[in-house]
Amino acid sequence: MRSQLARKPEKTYHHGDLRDALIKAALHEAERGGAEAISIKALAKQLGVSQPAPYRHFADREALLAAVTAEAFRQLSALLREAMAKPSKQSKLSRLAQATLDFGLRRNGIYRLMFASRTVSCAAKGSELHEATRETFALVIEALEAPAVGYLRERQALKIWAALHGVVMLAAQGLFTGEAAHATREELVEDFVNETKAALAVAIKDVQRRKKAGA
Amino acid sequence: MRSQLARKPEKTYHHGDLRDALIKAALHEAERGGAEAISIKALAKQLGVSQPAPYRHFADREALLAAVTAEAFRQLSALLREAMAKPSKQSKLSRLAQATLDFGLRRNGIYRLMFASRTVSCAAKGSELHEATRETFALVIEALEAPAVGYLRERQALKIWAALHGVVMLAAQGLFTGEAAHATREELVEDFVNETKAALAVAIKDVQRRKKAGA
DNA sequence: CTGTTTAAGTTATATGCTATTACATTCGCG
DNA sequence: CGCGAATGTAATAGCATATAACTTAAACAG
Repeated sequence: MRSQLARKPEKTYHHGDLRDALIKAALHEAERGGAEAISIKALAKQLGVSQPAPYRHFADREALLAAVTAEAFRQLSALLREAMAKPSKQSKLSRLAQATLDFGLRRNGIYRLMFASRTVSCAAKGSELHEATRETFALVIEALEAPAVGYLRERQALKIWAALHGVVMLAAQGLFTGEAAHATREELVEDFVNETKAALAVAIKDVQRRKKAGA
Repeated sequence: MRSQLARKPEKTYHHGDLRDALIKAALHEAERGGAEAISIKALAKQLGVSQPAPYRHFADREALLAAVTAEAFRQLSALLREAMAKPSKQSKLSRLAQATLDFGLRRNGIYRLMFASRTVSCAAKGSELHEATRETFALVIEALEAPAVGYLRERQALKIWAALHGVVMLAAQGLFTGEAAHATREELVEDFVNETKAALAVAIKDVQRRKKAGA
C-alpha cells in the first residue's frame, strides 16, 4: 500500500489510498458549499482517477457522505477533547460550548453536512457514523462534570447540545445581524452554559434530597 | 385566470396558475424527502406541463426553493398565530414552543428545507423569504409577552428560537431514542420555555432597578 | 518463481436533472 | 380586432449518478 507521503505523480495504475483521499477531498469541498458541493465526478477528476473509480470504495453518493460525516464528527470530537483538556479559568462545559460554536461557524459547510442531512438519522446502530456521533455526545456529557444520577446528565447534555446546535444554525443564517445583533453568539452560548449548570445543580440536589427522605 | 377549482382535464394551453401549483406541489414533495426531493422535471410532469415551463416562473431551482421556503414560513407563522390565539391554561410562549416542535416533527422534510439550506441566509433584505422569516421571528418576540426594554426581548427570543430549533433537529435525527429517551422532547421544550421566562423576568427587573438607581 | 484469485481501476454507456434557445399559442388590453 | 406580453412547447446541450464489461496489478499459494 502506498503511503500518503507518495507525492510524485508516478501515474501508477492503482491510486493506493483512494478511499481516504476521497473523504479528505470531499471534506475540503464541503467546507464551503455543504453536501451539495460534493460531486463524485469532480472528486475523481481532482484525484486523477476515472469517474467510476470511487464506486469501488463507496456503494453510492450517500455512502460517501456518511463516511465524510463520520470523519467530520471525529474531527469535532478531537477539537472538543482538546478544548476540554487545556487548562483554563473557564469550565469544561463553557470551553466545549465555545469550541462547538467556533467549529460550527468556521467550518459551517461541514457542520451543515453533519446535521442537515438525514444521513445521521439513518445511520444503523453500530455503524461508523453512529459511533462517531455517539462519541461526540459522550463528550458533552463528560463536559458537564456531574455525577451520573439517574438520567439527569443525559437530559442536560441533550439540552445544551440542542441549544448549541440552534445557535450555530441561526448564526450561520445571519439571524444575528439584524436588531438582535446586540447579543453576540458567544454571549448566548454562555447564557445556555450557565443555565445548564444551574439546572443540573438544582436537579441533583433535588434527587439527593428525595433519596434521603425515602431512606 | 383559472381557479384551482377547475378539475377537468380540459387540456388548455395555459395552465392558469402554474406558479402557485408548483409551490404547492413542491411543498408536498418536500414533506418527505426535504429539498432534495424537489425536482423541477418531476413537478412539471406531475402538473402536466413540459419540463421548461417552470422556468417561466422561476429563474432556477434555487428561486423555486426560496419561494417554497417562504411559503413554508408563512404556514408556520399561521400555525403559531393560531396556537397563540386559542385560549389555554398554558402561556403563549409555551404554546408557541410546542407548536413549533409539532410542526418541525410532523413536517420535518419541510422544516429541514426551511433551515438546512443556505437559501435563507442568502435572502436579500426585503425579499419575500426575508419578510416571511422576519414575521415568524416577530411572533416569537410577541409570545414572550414582555415589554420592549432595550433588546432583552430580542435576546430571549433568539435564545428560545435557537433552542427550539436544536430540539427539533436532534429529535428528527433520533437522538431521543437512545439512553436519553427518558426526557421527552416536549419536556425539554418546556424546560427551555421556563428558563426563558425566568431569565426574562430577572433581566427586566434588573434593568428597571438600574434605571431607578440612575434617576 | 509462477500461476491464480481478487482488489482496484478503466472505458463505454444508460438514465435523470438542470437549464437554454428558438418557436408556438393564448390572454388581455388599447 | 389586432398586437404585444406572458406563458407554454420542442429540441438540445451539459453535467452528475450509477452500472456493465473489461483490464491491470497486487497478493498469495504451492
